[in-house]
Amino acid sequence: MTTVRVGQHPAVRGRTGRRPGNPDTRQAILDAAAGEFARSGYGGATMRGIAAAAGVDTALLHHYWGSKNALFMAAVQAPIDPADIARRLAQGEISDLGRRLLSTLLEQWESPAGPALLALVRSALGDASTARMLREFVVSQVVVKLLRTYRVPDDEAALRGALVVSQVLGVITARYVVGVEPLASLPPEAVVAAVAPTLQRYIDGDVTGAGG
Amino acid sequence: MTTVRVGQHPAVRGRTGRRPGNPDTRQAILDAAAGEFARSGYGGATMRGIAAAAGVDTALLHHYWGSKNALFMAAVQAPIDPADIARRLAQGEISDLGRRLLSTLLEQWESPAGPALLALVRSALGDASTARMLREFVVSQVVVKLLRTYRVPDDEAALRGALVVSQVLGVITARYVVGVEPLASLPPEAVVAAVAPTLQRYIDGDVTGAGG
DNA sequence: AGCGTTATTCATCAAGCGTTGACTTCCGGG
DNA sequence: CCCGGAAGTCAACGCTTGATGAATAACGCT
Repeated sequence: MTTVRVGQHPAVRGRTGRRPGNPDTRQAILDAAAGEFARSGYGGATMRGIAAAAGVDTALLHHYWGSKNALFMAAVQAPIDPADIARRLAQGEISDLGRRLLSTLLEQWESPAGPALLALVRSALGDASTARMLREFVVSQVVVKLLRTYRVPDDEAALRGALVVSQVLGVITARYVVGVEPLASLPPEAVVAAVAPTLQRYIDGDVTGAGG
Repeated sequence: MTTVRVGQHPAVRGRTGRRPGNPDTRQAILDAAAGEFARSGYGGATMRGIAAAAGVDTALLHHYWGSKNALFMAAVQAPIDPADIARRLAQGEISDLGRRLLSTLLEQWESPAGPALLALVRSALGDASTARMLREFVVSQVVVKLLRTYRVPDDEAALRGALVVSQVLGVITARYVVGVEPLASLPPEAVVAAVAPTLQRYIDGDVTGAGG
């Protein structure tokens, strides 16, 4: 245990100060943060753990982002644009919306944005207040826009939307959060083939169980 | 701020020692624990918070159960018997299994065991290793038994089981964890009516999307 | 060469966590 | 009536967490 003392000769002490070479450290920290938040959720991940995974000191994270919350936002918000998603989903026939919805979603999860999305969902599922925030965000940014685009009657819309959310959330949770096999290892097309009909029925099929 | 000193007269100090009357404290703590664990997950809930919710001192929880983990187990494990669930599900035709499965599950969640289940699920979804434990437990205790009862071929069984899990997990998550309306406020029968056909298709219908 | 800016680390803080042991009060059986 | 054990509280411990401020090293510019 070589305790370092203040005032010792610089060459003897552990390396401090700026690191030589180009600084890609910032992105490295964001990636590490997304990974840690994805594995343990917001509460479970620690600044020290993220810093260690990125090979830096904890204080550097505060130097860049100021707080754990800000770092979480930065790591998670960066690669996602819900407005763009909603716009892409709104192009095409409603009879094909189920397939497009699931396909687009899986595409996002398989992309580099995947860990960030997992971090977001895992954190939301672990805490009640975070869950409410995410729910309101998704509903207002995506669901409402889609419903207006396709002019779904308001009284049915809420139930159909909730049912769609239930199956989508289920696939995401089973495949990415919990890791239920073989769903977790299946190619996206196979998942779409199996689940899209369910979504389509929730969107424009019978939903009362009595031939409505 | 009346700081209490050791050696002061007993009548002046805050009440300590055993509480008069009948001791229903133990169950009160278990209920409070289930509630806190349900709201914040295992990591998010604190012994101090649980103790406060039950109106007791933190040390009393340790006096009874010894550790946070043991208390969690006691609060969560108490009202659940997965073997019994599996047995009840195995009685009846396979053509009705989807409806029975969902109906039984919702019944459990609406019962007094609900908070404990929510505590379990919320904790599992928030942390990767806990999720793996719960997944393996459910699969081995319930899924495998059901599959054997109805002699589903092994190659299809895994996929069909995973799809069922995805929709069931989705309904549970949307209704109880996230609270998506109107799904969260719907009477159980309405949920069953809307979702059971999906489960039944996953169990014995076409799942390849191409007429298999 | 020198200087301001930025990147990076070190040492440390206050707060909150689970846990512990000593203590006090009440109940039930001899 | 007394005494052992159960119920309950208090104060403190050691540890981890997020955060801070000073110190140091490398860069870009002039």
